[in-house]
Amino acid sequence: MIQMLSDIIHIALVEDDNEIRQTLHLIIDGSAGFACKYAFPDGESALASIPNLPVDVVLMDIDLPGKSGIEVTRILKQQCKDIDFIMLTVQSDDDSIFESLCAGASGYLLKDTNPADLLLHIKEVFDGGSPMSSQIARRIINSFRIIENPLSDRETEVLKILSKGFNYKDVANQLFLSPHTVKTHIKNIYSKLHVNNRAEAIYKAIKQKLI
Amino acid sequence: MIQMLSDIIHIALVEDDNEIRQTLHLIIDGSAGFACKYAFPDGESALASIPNLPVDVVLMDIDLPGKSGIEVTRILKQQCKDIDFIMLTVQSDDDSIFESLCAGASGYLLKDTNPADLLLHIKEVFDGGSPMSSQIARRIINSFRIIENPLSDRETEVLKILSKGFNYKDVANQLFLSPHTVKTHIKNIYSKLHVNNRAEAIYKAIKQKLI
DNA sequence: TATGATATACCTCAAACGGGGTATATTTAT
DNA sequence: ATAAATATACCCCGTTTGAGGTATATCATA
Repeated sequence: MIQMLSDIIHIALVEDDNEIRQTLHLIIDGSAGFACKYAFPDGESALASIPNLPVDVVLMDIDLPGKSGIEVTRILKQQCKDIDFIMLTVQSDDDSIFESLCAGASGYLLKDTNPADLLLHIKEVFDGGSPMSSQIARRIINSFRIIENPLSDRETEVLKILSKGFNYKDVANQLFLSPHTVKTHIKNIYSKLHVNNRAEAIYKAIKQKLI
Repeated sequence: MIQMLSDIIHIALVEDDNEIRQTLHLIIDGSAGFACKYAFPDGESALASIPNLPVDVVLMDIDLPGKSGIEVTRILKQQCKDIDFIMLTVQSDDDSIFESLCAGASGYLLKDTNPADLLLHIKEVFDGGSPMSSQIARRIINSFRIIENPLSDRETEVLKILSKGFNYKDVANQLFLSPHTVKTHIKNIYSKLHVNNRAEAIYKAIKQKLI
């Protein structure tokens, strides 16, 4: 026996800009097949409420006061695996995109998306798709293409030594390099792994069996 | 065809104190069954020479000028897997012992060990044993006994968050703690894992499946 | 009822780190 | 042959970290 699914998609908004939030609220809730009964101006209130709400899709701004939309998405997605998240933002830098997807976002749209397309994209996500503008898609492909070890041999070598607790200078001594060179390698490692510190780099590298 | 093994144990010393070094040198080299032809006052000279010498056992002081005896042992052991290392020191703190063993030492003796016993212990190491005074042995047992997770729940929680790349303040915010408290937890984590930085803590914790 | 482990919180200070650059030579690939 | 990736090296600067302390409250357990 298959459970009857509602033909209305229930949406929640998380957006700190009052005007944008209210506009989206009205547009979505006024459209046939869509219901938008919940809108939050910040991550904290969203975190407190959304787990208890009958919501299918969340539109999440990244630039929120307090916790970022990415963080909020990460936390909510852990609790609410059935909710789909669409990031709705002006930022389109690689790291924001990558982090959003890692946090559990299913779609990533720029705020200049027009309302008709936005509704279309919400439907796409609800149906299991992952809508994103073409320039975003391109960046994502570029990010994910490198699922294999993106690190060069030298970088891998450096990271292995770092993971044993050695610092810049130790690595430089062990590899007979200038500390400056080691620093450059480390910066490149962080960039390639989409992290910005040693702890996360090592964590990711081990999890992905790079070291 | 089994190769004939020399019945003389070849020993090298690394010890910065001239008196102790010369005394040991004479005692060991003057004993039947033992040859001590090499003695180094510092780690650097030992590192340069020992890999090219026919040595069975190295007696290593921990308190050396420049590289510590532990460091020297770590480097040498990587190159010379067949050489046995005995740490000979006045230090008997947990960390020195633990680190020495991790670095590849096979024995750990206090400097007040009398010459006859010392020779006995060298023979023990050569025969595959691991000599150490009883108080040292006790500490080692205490160190190794805790192969299970030595971290408290709270500490594990902190370390998990750290491994995701968050810093003190982030952890404090996520756990609703003071940053000072988080710092204390981190210091305790390092102490328990016998490391002194985040990178190695995360590496060890993952390898030991603590996080 | 102590004693140890845990969790909490604060202080200082030097060393290490991360991000922002620039630059050149070499190797790889197209 | 020329563009891209890699490896090397240097600069500045603000933030974070690690190490050294001290201190209190709680909880378990011996």
